[in-house]
Amino acid sequence: MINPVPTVYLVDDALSVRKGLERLIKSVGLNITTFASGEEFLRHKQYKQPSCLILDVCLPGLSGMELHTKLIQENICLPIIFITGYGNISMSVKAMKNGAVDFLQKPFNDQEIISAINKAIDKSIRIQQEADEHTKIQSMLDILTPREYEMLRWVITGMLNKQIAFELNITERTVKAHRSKIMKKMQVVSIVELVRITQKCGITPAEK
Amino acid sequence: MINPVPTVYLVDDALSVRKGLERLIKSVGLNITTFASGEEFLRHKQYKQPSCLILDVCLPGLSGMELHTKLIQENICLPIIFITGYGNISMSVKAMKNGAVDFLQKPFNDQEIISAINKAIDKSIRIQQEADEHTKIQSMLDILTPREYEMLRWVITGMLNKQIAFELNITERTVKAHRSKIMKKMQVVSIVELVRITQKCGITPAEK
DNA sequence: CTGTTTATTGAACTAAAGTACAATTTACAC
DNA sequence: GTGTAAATTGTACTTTAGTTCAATAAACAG
Repeated sequence: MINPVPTVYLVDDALSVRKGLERLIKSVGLNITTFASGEEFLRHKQYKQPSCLILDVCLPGLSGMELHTKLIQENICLPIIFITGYGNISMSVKAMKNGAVDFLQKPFNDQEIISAINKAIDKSIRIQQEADEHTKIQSMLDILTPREYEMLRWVITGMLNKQIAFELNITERTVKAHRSKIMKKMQVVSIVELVRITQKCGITPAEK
Repeated sequence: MINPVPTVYLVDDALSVRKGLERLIKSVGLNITTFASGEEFLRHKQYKQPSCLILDVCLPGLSGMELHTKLIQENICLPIIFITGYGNISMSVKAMKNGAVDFLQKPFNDQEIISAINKAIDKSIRIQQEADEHTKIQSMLDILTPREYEMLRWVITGMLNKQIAFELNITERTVKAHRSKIMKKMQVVSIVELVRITQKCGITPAEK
């Protein structure tokens, strides 16, 4: 599907908050799924994209902050907006340090939360695009043999084939053979493209 | 000088705070320069590197937040730690969104502020290193003629010389001539290095 | 007007990269 | 053992990049 409608996940134990935000968020044309606890949200497991999470700090059981930490540990990149009735500064600072998009105190006005949601959704889209690209590159890297991967790291040093051959004590012909396979497997036609995609995946050039 | 002692700048209108932090910061071997107001700090103008700024939110005249905004506008990248006696959540969130390293409430213990300072100084060092590199690359870019700069953007597309020549309706020979000058002026010997340094300065490949 | 810089191009050349035929050896799975 | 994948190498070739001699034309400064 092209440009799916963004989804807002909301975790808050107060029914009134869930109902109020549900109405507001639907009114601006977004999907919303609500949960009464962190545990309930974690059971859900299916996160649509793009999406974001509005999270009450004070929850019975798993707290909002704990849930945030858990999502970070499990590498689930879901932009988070905290909302709270009884928050304090150190809590908000901690949340922001952990990468929260915003931290709002109840009661907040519609403008504030909508603005935060838009920012969070934008972030979600960017993260997703980057993840997609990363996945695509990784799938090509995965079909490289260990030797080819090593050779890739030599190729992106910018050294001449003969220099690489000397470093590895093999012939220039062999370097060329590997290089050719690497270019095919990585689906690029120029060394420039190869450098670009390796940069994106944090592949470092080999060192003597 | 190699590895100069980091400097902590402190802006707080309370003499007791200035004295207390001065003693603490000196005790861990760092330099400290104190100011009683934002205006006084701005008059100083000479920021040593690496350094960071501890800033009281509530100041007579220019507030801490306003000073932060001013520094951002003037592109002065000084990692900031806010301290405050009477802060609120929205203030702390705003500060963190603006890139503050930390936001501490008085009274804070020595451990907290020292930890924040260390983080800020680390950030300062990283920023400085990146800025140095950026400056060095920029000085080489500056000696490129407009045409050479344009040609550079074509070269880093990864296209063949003949293709670039066709795009610009010039001969392959001319592309080679420019390319050669570009490599000399940019002080690189391989296209790989050229791609790397242009990436660092956000130079985008040309488009048809 | 004159000198300089810049952009352009040419011819001939060297060097490097890449390709199209291969073959050999090793390791490993079934 | 046999087949397969991987790593290595060879020869000969084409293509591309880069260099070394240039020269020409336009723009611009003093």
